[in-house]
Amino acid sequence: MANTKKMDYVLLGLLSHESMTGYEMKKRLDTTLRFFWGGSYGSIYPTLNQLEKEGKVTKEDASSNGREKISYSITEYGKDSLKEWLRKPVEKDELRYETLLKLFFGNETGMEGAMEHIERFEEKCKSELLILNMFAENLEQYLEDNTHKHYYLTVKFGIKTYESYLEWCQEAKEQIKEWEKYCVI
Amino acid sequence: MANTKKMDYVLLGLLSHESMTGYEMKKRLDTTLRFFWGGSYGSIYPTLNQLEKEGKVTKEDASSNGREKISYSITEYGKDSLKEWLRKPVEKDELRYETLLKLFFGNETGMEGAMEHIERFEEKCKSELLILNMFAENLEQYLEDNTHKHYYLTVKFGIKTYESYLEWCQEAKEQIKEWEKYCVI
DNA sequence: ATACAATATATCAATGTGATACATGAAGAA
DNA sequence: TTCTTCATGTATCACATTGATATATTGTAT
Repeated sequence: MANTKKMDYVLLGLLSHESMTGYEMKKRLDTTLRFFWGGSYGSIYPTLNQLEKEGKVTKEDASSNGREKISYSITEYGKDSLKEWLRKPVEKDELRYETLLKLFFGNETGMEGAMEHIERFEEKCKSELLILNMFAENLEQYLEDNTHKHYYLTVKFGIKTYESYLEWCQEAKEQIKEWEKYCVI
Repeated sequence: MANTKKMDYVLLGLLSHESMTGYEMKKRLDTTLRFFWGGSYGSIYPTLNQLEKEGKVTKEDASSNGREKISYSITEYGKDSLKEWLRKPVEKDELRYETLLKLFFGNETGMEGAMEHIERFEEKCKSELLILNMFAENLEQYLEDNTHKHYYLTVKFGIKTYESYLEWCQEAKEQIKEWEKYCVI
């Protein structure tokens, strides 16, 4: 497959909303997008340089005082490239949950180990859900803006899934207690 | 962080259930584990060689006729290493959904684009759910086996989440229709 | 004053992916 | 019989990405 590199489109997507620095892009990935996508400096900065060479973004020196700062903007060609990708069908949706991996192999450490992992997972879900609900409430005030509509739909996705994770945690914990009643190891 | 390499433990985990070839491990990743973890030949074979050097697995030539075949088994040291990892808290649970990425940046292609991606996602979820429900039904017959209990919990996780994805698809589609009623672009 | 956090760019080893190459056996079709 | 196709099986490589780290300046709180 030609050009399966996703970071290109992540950065072009961010720049299609507004011009910003690499550092700001990283922050977006760590806050707004973090529920469904990640990214590290090690791929952001090299990708930005490559996108500039390809003419998809332009650099502008935005240093103030002594602080080095490069503001990136998307070009028309960059927008075309982004739109082309957006219209293509999704190649891969991937879940990588170490919690489930440890649960699956947990036979080695018994059900108490499984229980601990589920409980830690539960706590994490609760705190993520709090954040997502705040995001949703906030966004509901600005839904006239089309960008916010798309954002809102992804936040709703996050809320739905974290709620179902919590349900699963309850059921899994009950199931384990049930098993332990009848089978003392 | 020392040794954050996950593939080590994935392979040790598989071998803790039973001895098998690298090819079979890949199949497990593509069937049983595929809802929450992946892996490619490019990391399986080199990792197996490394694990052998470390004394965590042993190779055994299992060629039949002219067919080359290497059967791997876990050693006691390998089991200890696996158990140690299993007891450690989870480092990262990660979702990487291209669908949500395209939805988030979908402002560039309008709501019809978003709608298409959601519908494709919906179809995929339905077919995954069918498979998972079959897995669950099958597993319910063998729940006395402890390994199957752990497997069952992960399948239940998959069912819960895919069901919630389908609910979200419905709600998102309705939301988009609602928006389109009042705002003709 | 001084420490600490935030802003900002950049690189690198290690890890993992996706594609591909290669070879054999088994099953079925022509 | 021969041919094709599929499943089994091992292995490697270019490329994408992560996580850690280096470097330097500004802003904030003690």
